[in-house]
Amino acid sequence: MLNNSQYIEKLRSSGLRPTKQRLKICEVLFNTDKTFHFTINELVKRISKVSNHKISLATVYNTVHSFKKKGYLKEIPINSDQSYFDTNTSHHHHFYDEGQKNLIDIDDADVEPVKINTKIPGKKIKSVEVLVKVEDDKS
Amino acid sequence: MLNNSQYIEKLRSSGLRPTKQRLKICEVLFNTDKTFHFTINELVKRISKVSNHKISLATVYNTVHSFKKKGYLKEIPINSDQSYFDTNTSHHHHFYDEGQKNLIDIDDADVEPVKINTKIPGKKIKSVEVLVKVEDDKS
DNA sequence: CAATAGTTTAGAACAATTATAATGTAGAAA
DNA sequence: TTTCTACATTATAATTGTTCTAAACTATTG
Repeated sequence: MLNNSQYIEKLRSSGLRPTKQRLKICEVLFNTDKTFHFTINELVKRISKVSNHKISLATVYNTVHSFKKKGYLKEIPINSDQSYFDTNTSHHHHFYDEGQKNLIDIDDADVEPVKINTKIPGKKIKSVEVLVKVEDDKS
Repeated sequence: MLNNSQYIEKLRSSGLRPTKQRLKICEVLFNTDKTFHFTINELVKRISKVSNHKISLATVYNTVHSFKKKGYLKEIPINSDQSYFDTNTSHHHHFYDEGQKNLIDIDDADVEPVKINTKIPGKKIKSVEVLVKVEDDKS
């Protein structure tokens, strides 16, 4: 929930020029109380809902990727045909309902820390992500 | 490690007609000591290495999907542009090296059971998958 | 300002996957 | 067996998500 000049500062401080397009995308992504998940397509729709000037699809892709690289977004690995992103960059996990293609946060406190008792020589762990697939409970 | 007539039986018993193509794919996927991971592209290459008759790409997709539906294969959710499949259908998790696009099994015994202390009303858990991303250890 | 390096853009290109519609085939019935 | 039919396979077209390209634009620096 920052204002425009704060986004300008945020972008500049991470080495990204604060362009109109990036600021608009910041607004759409971060000017809200709750974090949320989105696909590129959904983001494009949200943008066009808030603004008359449409942002080129390529720019949306570019921006999402640079925001991800800067750590403003996380990508969630879901077995699917499209990429899912999360504005919640804190450590947490997900439920995924394949039927409804619906993604829900699992508060980190609700998952016991995942302990991995093995390692790969020369590699270090970068992230541990738990995906809990759910389905209708017909019992 | 079954022989041809055992694959015929296996397919038939799950309601799939044992066609030449499906049997060839069974051979490539299951006639080995070790389980392994593959993409459709890699599977196509393996097939052409073992056989002169090439199987249409569409058939490979169809077959992999029906094998997955029957539980002979698992799909591994990796944030990527292509689908990864696993001939190891037992419960286990994965390391993924994004740099090398390399996928490695984590023996189930090497992961403490993941405990989820929350649930979604009306839904039940279908699977819990842990993806451990790794990177070069430059320390 | 002027220079320039980074950005945006429309559209082409691409890669993975799915759809289509014609042809082929396994299994059952006659 | 031969015939029938539903299921499978096939080549190819179509679709979808994403990346590339190269020209136009713009934020920043000097």
